[in-house]
Amino acid sequence: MARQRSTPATPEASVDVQRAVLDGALDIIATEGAEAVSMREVARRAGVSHQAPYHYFGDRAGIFAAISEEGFRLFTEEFRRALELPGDVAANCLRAYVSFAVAHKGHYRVMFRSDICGIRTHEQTMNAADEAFLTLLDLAEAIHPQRDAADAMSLPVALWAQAHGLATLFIDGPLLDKLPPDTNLDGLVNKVAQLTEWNTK
Amino acid sequence: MARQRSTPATPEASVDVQRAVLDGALDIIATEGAEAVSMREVARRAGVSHQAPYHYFGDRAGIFAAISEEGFRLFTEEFRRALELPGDVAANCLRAYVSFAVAHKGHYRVMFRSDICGIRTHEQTMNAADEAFLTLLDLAEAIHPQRDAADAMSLPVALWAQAHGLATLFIDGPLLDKLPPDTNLDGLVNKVAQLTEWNTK
DNA sequence: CAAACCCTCTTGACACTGTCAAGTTCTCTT
DNA sequence: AAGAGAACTTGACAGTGTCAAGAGGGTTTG
Repeated sequence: MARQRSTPATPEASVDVQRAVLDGALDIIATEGAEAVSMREVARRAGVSHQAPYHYFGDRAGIFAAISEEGFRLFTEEFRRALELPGDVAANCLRAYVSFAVAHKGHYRVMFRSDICGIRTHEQTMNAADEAFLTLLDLAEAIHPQRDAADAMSLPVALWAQAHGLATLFIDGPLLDKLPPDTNLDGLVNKVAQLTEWNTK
Repeated sequence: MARQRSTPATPEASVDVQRAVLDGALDIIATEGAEAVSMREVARRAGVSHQAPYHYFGDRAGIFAAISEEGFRLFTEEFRRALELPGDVAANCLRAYVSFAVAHKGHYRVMFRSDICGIRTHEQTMNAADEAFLTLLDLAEAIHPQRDAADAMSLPVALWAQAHGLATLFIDGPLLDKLPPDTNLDGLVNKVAQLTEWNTK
């Protein structure tokens, strides 16, 4: 009962293995952290030999790069949707950003770990990250069009910092231990959005 | 010339080893990331056997816990100083926060990695983190005294998110690749501070 | 003053890890 | 029918974290 599929080599099966490796890694990252990911453990979970993942991802870094690429693509999609929503666009996007991080903890944790995300080493990951960054510039443009070109980055950076800070504090930081256990996180995000005013005078 | 100190066992020497292990680990974390820290490599750098670090820190997690404890203590010190400074207290503290992260990259990276920081497993680390958190509440109080008790956490969380987001984007995020290479980071922090207004109506 | 004890290490061993090298088995093309 | 290539496998190696069992000095105790 070890492994029925003793004759794979079909395209469908190969996608299965690839997906299974990523899902196994994502599960480990979300529950135990990226450090706990081992090639042999994800292979074991996918029901393949310890070398099978190398065929698709090259090495351990390749798995993380694939995960963060996928993460940036998912992020771009969800963030673009929030940009189109009616109402306060800054608050909508803040909510979307934090929701993404919480819902895709495994992806998010890799995307913003410069030592493993692969942005500098894997071109496709870099491209996906670049596209995600563009959505942020779109948000800044929506909040305050036609800003000073010499100071074009301040607002995007400020927006990004707030969202990223909130997201990482929620999923990785010691913040949750500080809040009353019955805290409504969505409500807290809304309050933070309400509390913030961007000085666009 | 391998190791002169063939007869240590003096208190001073033991402090040396302990310090050397931490410094070696901090150096690796700041340059290559926490994942690259290995017990044997820090032992090698400290010029001791591969088991010596175990004597002081128990295991690998113990090293990280000691680092984040030290980090939280250093942070509390520097942040308290910023709180006393004349001028815009919010801007001063934002600057101090980001400066700390940049200057103590190794510490900061461990302090906010929930999987390795040791806050939940090492009591002394938790205590140091708690004390650091109190300084944040003091900042919120300084900006907007006597807030609504039911909503006491919104402002601290908003402040923390902004500072933490900015700091992590600077030291770990893909932000630096997005900015023009001649960007003045201090100036950017100041602009972000200027851009932000906390709605304390 | 010697015995006991502890502090600061060391050497040795184990299972486990990432990764290189070299097959093996199937499918698809020519 | 033959060859190529994709999708794996088994095997080996150095490096890793950590347990176990010391060794040698300093200090305390009988």
